[in-house]
Amino acid sequence: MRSVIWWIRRDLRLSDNQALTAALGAADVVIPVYILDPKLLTSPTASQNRIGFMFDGLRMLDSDLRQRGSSLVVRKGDPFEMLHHLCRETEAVHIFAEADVSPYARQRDGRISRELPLTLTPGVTVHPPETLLKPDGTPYTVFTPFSRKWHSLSTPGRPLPAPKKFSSPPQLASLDLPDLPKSTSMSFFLGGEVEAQKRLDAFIDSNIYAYTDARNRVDLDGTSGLSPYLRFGMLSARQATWAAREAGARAQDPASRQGVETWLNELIWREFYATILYHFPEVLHTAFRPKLRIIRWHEDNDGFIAWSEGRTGYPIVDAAMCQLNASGWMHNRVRMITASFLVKDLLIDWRRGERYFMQHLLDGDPASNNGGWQWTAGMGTDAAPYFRIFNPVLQGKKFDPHEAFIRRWVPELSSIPDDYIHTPWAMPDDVQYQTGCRIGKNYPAPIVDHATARQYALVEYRRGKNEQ
DNA sequence: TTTTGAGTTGTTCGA
DNA sequence: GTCGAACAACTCAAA
Repeated sequence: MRSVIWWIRRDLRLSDNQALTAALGAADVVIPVYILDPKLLTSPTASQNRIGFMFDGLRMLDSDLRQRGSSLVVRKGDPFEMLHHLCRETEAVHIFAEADVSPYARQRDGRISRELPLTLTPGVTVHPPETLLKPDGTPYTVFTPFSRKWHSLSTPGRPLPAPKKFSSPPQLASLDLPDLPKSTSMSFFLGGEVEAQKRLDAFIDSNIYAYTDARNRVDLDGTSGLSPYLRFGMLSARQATWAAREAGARAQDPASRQGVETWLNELIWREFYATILYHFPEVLHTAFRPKLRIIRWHEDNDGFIAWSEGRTGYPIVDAAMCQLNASGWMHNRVRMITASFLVKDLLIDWRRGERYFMQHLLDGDPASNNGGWQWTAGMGTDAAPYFRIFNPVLQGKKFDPHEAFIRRWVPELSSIPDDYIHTPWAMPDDVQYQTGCRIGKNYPAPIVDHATARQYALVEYRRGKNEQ
């Protein structure tokens, strides 16, 4: 009996899995393998939350496999050594895996494919990064032309169904995944492909049609909430794209169609940043735009800690950081607001914020996270102009109009009057006493004055721009 | 090769 | 209260 290995990395699903399909086409017996890589588990950007979410996904995958006569083999160690060993143990003749874009993954896979028969298939993105090039063969660095090209490429094939049955694999030792203690008091995200599909179906049934405006409201569940699932491939990019196409076909009016388009665009942004990371791996440690590499960032550890713990004195920033710390997820609008605050108001190096997000986000993806931070810092491809500085008070009023988001995540502010919720420092003393929310005691005074900080950032960015 | 048009997400100021 | 301009030129993509 010929057997091959299906090496699972960030494709924790049976449906629409091109690596799995290739493996099934190549042999009678497919051995599903996940390798816990100590380098990734202990990296400075690792997150216990995210690993816990992934373990949930692996357990679900194992149970899906068991229903089909197979099971997941989990090993821990250096991927090359583990695969080498497994190939001998099982006499597997080939390894199939889904190609990834991060420098670490590409280096690892490059090394392995020189020694072992490894085939990589597409799947992390709908269109593989090496196919999304300008006519002259170089990569796009501006989103809009990139998205035009993305649309012009032939429609991706229909998502593949999950295989019904596997030939039973040999009995192999497998590690039990530890049940990681979840630091999150509220678990919003259950791992696994079934949950991902459920959420996708629900989103496509209703919220997608109002997405254009609702996605910006931090107090509503207007987003798809699919990012953690896309991160680990519990849902494939192609499945998401096809679902959007189907929703587009059902849309009744221009506004609904716009909602679908806007969401599809977000998927294309994900592909854009994956493609950028593939072609420009250096973005993980330095600004994409060399000109702005000379900003003099502030050390300001106190400021950084206040930001990370949600104690800046700006309610929308603090609520967002509390949401991240408690749930492992943050609404996209407040990702921008908190990032802008760290980079422009505190003038703290964007890479510290990038790392903090990676350490907490369930959906923490090196490419998307890096792209977002570089954009906010004005350092990236297609970057925000340096003078675009979010005003945390205006943003709060605009995108949390009923203050529900702030009241939910910053309980200290839950009882103060509407008029002061976005600017609690403006509360008169008697109101502070009446509501039991005394500024500087129960809730921090602002750690910086936004107007002053803004002027300061403008001066520094202008200097950075002009000095070369 | 040169030219031209365009570029995610904002804020402030002054009329 | 509303609206347009300024913020700053610069780089990229494509004709």
